Amino acid sequence: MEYHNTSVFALPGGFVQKNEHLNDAVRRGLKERTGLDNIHLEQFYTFGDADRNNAEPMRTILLNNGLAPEKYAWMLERFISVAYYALINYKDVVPQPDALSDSCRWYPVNALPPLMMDHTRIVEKALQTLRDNLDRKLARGNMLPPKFTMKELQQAYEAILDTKLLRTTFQRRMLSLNLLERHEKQFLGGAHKAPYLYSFKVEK
Amino acid sequence: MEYHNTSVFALPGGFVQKNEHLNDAVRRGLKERTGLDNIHLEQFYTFGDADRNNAEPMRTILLNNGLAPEKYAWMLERFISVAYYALINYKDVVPQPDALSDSCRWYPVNALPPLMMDHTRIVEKALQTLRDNLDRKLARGNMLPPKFTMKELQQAYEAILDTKLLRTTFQRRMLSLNLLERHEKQFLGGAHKAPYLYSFKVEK
DNA sequence: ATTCTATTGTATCAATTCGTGACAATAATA
DNA sequence: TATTATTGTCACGAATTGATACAATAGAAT
Repeated sequence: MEYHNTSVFALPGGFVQKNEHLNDAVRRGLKERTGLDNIHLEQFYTFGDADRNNAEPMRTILLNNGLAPEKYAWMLERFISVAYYALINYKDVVPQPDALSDSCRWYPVNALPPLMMDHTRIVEKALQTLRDNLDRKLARGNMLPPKFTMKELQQAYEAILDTKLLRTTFQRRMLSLNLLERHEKQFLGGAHKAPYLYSFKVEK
Repeated sequence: MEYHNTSVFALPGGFVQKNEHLNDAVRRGLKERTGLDNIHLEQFYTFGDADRNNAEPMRTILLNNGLAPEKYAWMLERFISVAYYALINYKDVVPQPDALSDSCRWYPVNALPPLMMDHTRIVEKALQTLRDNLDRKLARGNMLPPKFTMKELQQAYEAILDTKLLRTTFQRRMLSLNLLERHEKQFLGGAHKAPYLYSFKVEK
């Protein structure tokens, strides 16, 4: 997200209301920004350094939006951020900017603009968390369509882990994990054998 | 911890001051309760359901401590808990109760008293987190002395995972992980071959 | 000193898993 | 009908793991 009339970029976020479930607040934010509902959100870390909030950028943002910093003093105070990620297919979503921002859009994780505060560290921590024990996490994510081919699954792994994987070994491993259900074949490729479709089994 | 004149048990915790680093607040709490310093603390989850705070037990605690609930209204409000665990040897520590509590002591994890709020769930989540990728975590913990035998290491694993492990396989696996440094033998056992002492290599 | 006993460090071997290459079975196209 | 690219699976050696065996102790008991 880029704030109005600034070149300050930030991860989308929001505040938790006084009597709101933390998880509800996160779902609310996701819904407002993306329209998405019923997405598995994974909480990965809570960032609470006292000096991570710098009042200056926030004051600039308020001023550039015609808001008096005195009236919104609470926004300049120190706050703690509980961070979540979700796995979705970015092609399914056009994120919407909020009242304070010009744009809200997708960036490749290796080509992020400079982010305010400790938001770059937040992205790093998210990636690191995601890469541990990916097997179980992809199943809960919404990155793949309900039914997908083995190749699509492998590409998801490769994108997240940023490595190439061996086709046969990958296939064998995935099948042996016993997480996948095999369905009908998918006939819409090219001049070659049609792949099976798979889905994740429902959680036990 | 058991609060004065109640039979309300809780995990030890505290509040983060307005301009205090979150991690500092946790270290402060640990220090007050145990005297321990320089302990690796692992943040594992942030609990933020709006209904997890029940004002009643808190009011009772205040009343039984001769404190007027009106004066401490903020303690009755909803709050969010960022939870941490540490791996230490409980024999090294006699925990100290705070002003509000009668006792603060160790309980076997499978024989906990009934805990207030969602504290039982917090314990479960801590255990679950700890059990994932234990290898790297034990090295950062303070559960074992600086030098320990292979048997002690295995007992630590077995205690945490709550399973029996095969001695020879365990030893081979530990050595192949390349995390241990071998030192002199420990001569103070019984009528049998003396075991080597090991320590964790310093982090790369 | 000598024998005995329990524990420890390795070796061994089978069972299992993994990396790698090969190959037959397709779908669409030419 | 031949061609082409991709897919599912097999096959085989390499590496890892489970399980058993055994020699090397350190101290205690004779």
